[in-house]
This record gives sequence, structure tokens and C-alpha cells, in this order.
Amino acid sequence: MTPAKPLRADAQRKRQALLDKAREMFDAGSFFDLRFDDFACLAGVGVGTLYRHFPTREELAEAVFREEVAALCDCARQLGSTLPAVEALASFLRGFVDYLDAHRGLARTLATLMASRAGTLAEGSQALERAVLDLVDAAVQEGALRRDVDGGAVMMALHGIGAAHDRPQWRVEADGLITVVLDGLRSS
Amino acid sequence: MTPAKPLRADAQRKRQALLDKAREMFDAGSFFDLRFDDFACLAGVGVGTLYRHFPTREELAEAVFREEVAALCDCARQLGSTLPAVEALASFLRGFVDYLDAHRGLARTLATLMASRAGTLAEGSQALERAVLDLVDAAVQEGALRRDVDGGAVMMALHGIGAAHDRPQWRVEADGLITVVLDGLRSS
DNA sequence: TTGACAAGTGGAGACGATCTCCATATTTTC
DNA sequence: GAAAATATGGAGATCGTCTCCACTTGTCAA
Repeated sequence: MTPAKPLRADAQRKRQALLDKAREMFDAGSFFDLRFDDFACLAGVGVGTLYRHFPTREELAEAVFREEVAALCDCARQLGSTLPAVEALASFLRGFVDYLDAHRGLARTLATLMASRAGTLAEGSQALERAVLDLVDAAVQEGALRRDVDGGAVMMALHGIGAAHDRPQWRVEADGLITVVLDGLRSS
Repeated sequence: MTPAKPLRADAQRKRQALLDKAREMFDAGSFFDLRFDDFACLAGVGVGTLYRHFPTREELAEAVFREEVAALCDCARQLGSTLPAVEALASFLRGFVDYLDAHRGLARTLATLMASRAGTLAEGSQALERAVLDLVDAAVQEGALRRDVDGGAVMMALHGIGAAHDRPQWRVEADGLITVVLDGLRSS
């Protein structure tokens, strides 16, 4: 994965500047609205440099996306090793909603990203997927959840919550969906 | 809404040609991959004509989208007046999955459309939303479903099913989510 | 230090898609 | 059937994306 490519000192810095600015736009939800050239300028970098580090907008997006996902995964693992399985799952799902609620722009960006490049993102999001699946599986093992439905359904619900980010009643409906899904998973 | 604008006879025809070709691309899932100029050509129309009828790609998309939605609404109403409320809801949701499954390209197009122009589509999708909400409300009135969660949560689940269109296990997971949501709605 | 080579930079301009504009063609009206 | 109103199409302006390379900066051996 990282065979042997010691990046030169200044290159390292530019790359980070790009990444930082990208994350900023990500959170602001303006990532896809910005001209790519302007973006380079904003990060204090020439267009050429931008394109060398990140050949496409999607590649840049994915780099940021990975970091975002890593944080969520840590959270999931932490919960998994602290609470009983069902509670861990519930906490994680509630936390996910809280997180998106506190970062509306990010929700918007993610929705766009998913729609246009769902395939490309598969690798990056696999870690998150595994974390969620593990939580669900653990709860199933404990006998607390039905066996006939797997974590994929939960992933889909999360997709929906992200995708529907601009519904007026988003928060209420998202909470409702989580409640319904959790109860649905518990029913025989 | 339609104050007074009797379109000239030939204009009517061109407009329809555009709409027909657009629907074709919609179903094929290539709507957003096609150059807009080429699209005009494909429909046997000049670029200028295309732009006069539909100033933006999104406006054209919405016109097609409306038709698509109308069909789904009819289906929902029909079920609502034929079956007991809960069964009507279940049938509709299952039917929705069947429909997307049979029109994968359309699912892809819709997901893209929703992500980029969710706001713009609100008006067009309101009819569908009302239909779903009516089904849910009717079931709640009958006392068959819990009162503390409204149809918005169901809409979100549908969003998720559409948005996650390219998951390998899509069909299974979508069915699972519907099952979970229905059971969750039934639990006290 | 310093010279020489590798690694990285930035932005001018090529490219390609979107969209405008208007001379021309078609329909409608009287 | 001719004048007025309406619609057409496509050449070319516009604007964002991306490439290319003359130049700058960092690295390292002597």
C-alpha cells in the first residue's frame, strides 16, 4: 500500500495544506460548489500541484472521507468494548445522528459523494461498514436481535439518513427511523 | 401555474421528443453521463431548442421525475382503497423495492438527482410523500401502528434504499430494511 | 560551503462541455 | 397570401478542467 515513497519535506506541507482546506470545505458543505482551480488558490497552492497530489476531485474527497470514517470507527469500537451489545449499537446509531446534526454541511457533502462515486468510496467506507456489522453481529450473538436480518439493512437506513439531509424535519425523522429500526430488529 | 401559454403546435412536438428521449436515458441510468449537446442531437433537436424548453439539466430531469412519481402515487392510492391499511402500506413498500429492482438505472438516476438537487425536487416529490404519509396515517388511525413515529421515518428508509442502489446485496438488504421498519412500526 | 541532480512547483494555455444569440424557418392570424 | 408572432438550430462565446514544462526548491555527496 505504501511501498516506498518518502515525500519531500515541502511537498508534505503542501499536501497537508490541501487536505486541511479540503476538510474545511467538506464541513462547510461547499466542497462540490467550488471551482477546483479556486480551491488550489485558496489552499495557497498552484493548480498543477493540486492536480499532482490529487488527480481528481473525488480522490481528494476520498482522502478526507477516510479521516472522517476513521473517527467514527474508533467510536464504534470504543462503544463495542464498553457497553452490552444492543446498547452499544443503539448508542452508536444515536451518536451518528448527533454527529450529522452537528455537521450539516458534512452530511450534504457525503450525500453528493455517495451518489456520484459510491463505487469509488467502497474501499474507504468498508471500515465503517465492518464496524457497524460487528456491532450488529455481536448483538445477534447475544440473542438480543433477530437472526433473519443482517447489518446491511442498518447500513441502508444510515444511507437514508444521510441522503435525506435536507428534509425540514430531518432530526425528528432520523430519530424516528433509528427507533423503528432498533425496535424492528428486536422483534422476533 | 399554467396561466396562459398555448404552445405552438410544432413546439409541442419538439418538447415531447425531448421528454421522451430524456425518459429513455433516465431509465437507462445514463441521464447524467451524457453530454447535454449530444442529448439534444439524439432527440433530433437543436441545442438552442433544448435550452429554451429546459434551461437546465435539472429542469428536464424534474419534468421526467414528475411523471415517474405520478405512477407511484396512483399505485399507492389504489392499494389504499383496496386493502386494510397496514397491508396496503406493506404492499406499497414491497412494490417500491420491486420497482427499483426492475429499473436499476432509474434508481441510479434518482439517487444522483436527489443528492444534487434535493431542494429543487421537493415540489415534485411532495405528491409521493403525501401518498406515503396517507398510507401510514391510515394505519395509525386503525390502531395498527405506533403513534410516536410518523411517516417521515418511512420516507427516510425509502431514501436509503434508493441511495444505496449499488450495494452488492441490495435486494436482500432492501427487503430486510422494509421488514425491520414494518415490524418496528408495529411494536408498541 | 557548494555544486549538481532530483523532486516539486505554478500558471499559461489547450481542451471540452455548456450555454447564448440571432439569421432563418415555420406557424398563426387577419 | 402576406404580415406578425413564434420557434428553430448551430456557430461561436464562455468558463471550468486539466496538461505541460520552464523554473524553483530541497537533498546529498564531496
